[in-house]
Amino acid sequence: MLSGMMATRSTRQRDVITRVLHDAEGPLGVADVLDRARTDLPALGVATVYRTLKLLTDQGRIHPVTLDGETLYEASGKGHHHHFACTRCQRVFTLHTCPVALPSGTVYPGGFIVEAHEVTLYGQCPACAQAS
Amino acid sequence: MLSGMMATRSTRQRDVITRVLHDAEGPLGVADVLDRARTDLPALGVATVYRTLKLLTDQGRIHPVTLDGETLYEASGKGHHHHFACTRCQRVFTLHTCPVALPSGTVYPGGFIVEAHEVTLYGQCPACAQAS
DNA sequence: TTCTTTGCAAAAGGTTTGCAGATGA
DNA sequence: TCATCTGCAAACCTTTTGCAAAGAA
Repeated sequence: MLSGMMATRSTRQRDVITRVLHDAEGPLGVADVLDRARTDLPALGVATVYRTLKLLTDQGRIHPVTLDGETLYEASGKGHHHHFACTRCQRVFTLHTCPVALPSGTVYPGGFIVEAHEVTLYGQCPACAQAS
Repeated sequence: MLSGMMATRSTRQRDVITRVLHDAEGPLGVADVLDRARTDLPALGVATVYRTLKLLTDQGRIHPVTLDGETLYEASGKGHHHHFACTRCQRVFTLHTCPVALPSGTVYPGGFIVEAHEVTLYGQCPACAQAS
């Protein structure tokens, strides 16, 4: 056998991890994924979480988001969006409107050719704003 | 002696590291800082770089920027700005124009009160664009 | 059955800490 | 002088990898 082709099997671990990310209200870190997935799979190992996160990322089904130095993962296919990090409760929310108009190909001052952009807003989420 | 007060000395290591960050064209990672500083201080140790970076951060003289999962540091006091990460050469540049109009206090759709924002653009830097 | 995936434990990679000697004030 | 700072090495923590057993097809 010469080919590098290999099958990708469906397993309980992968299904659970995928569901955990889809059900999340925002991006999750490795520890969050592990905790939530262990509700269904108590024996789940960290290595499997890392391997699955990498697999799903390579397949484009999820993607990493770096926030405050931590790498979080969220399900893909939710369209173009950004994040709002609450400075009070620390939760991360998904925003569905975009505050910048920078289509791919835009030439930014200085001669930088923009292919993509990321925006993160910081402040008080609705709940914290009301509580204060 | 009861107080937690303690002196902070000026040392060659701190001076060099501070200068390296001020002279940089954009935020630098720990390895970058170490490499550049070793031009002047060949025996500089990693631990000193980490300790100094932490010290300068606590003093507000520099601040961390997280980009693609890596923590970079840049001198403070350069005013409001954002970053451009080149997808070809991986270098990070500082942008002096801001693509969003979100003054502190702005209420974003959904009821989010914006206090600050971060924008990172990805694409080809001038040098890489010309080379391609 | 056969080849992939998992869990465990060891290995790696990066950051922090303890300590004795060097150094700034 | 003497408390702070530095370099080294050990300790830590997080992520990756090797391997034998478990599991999907």
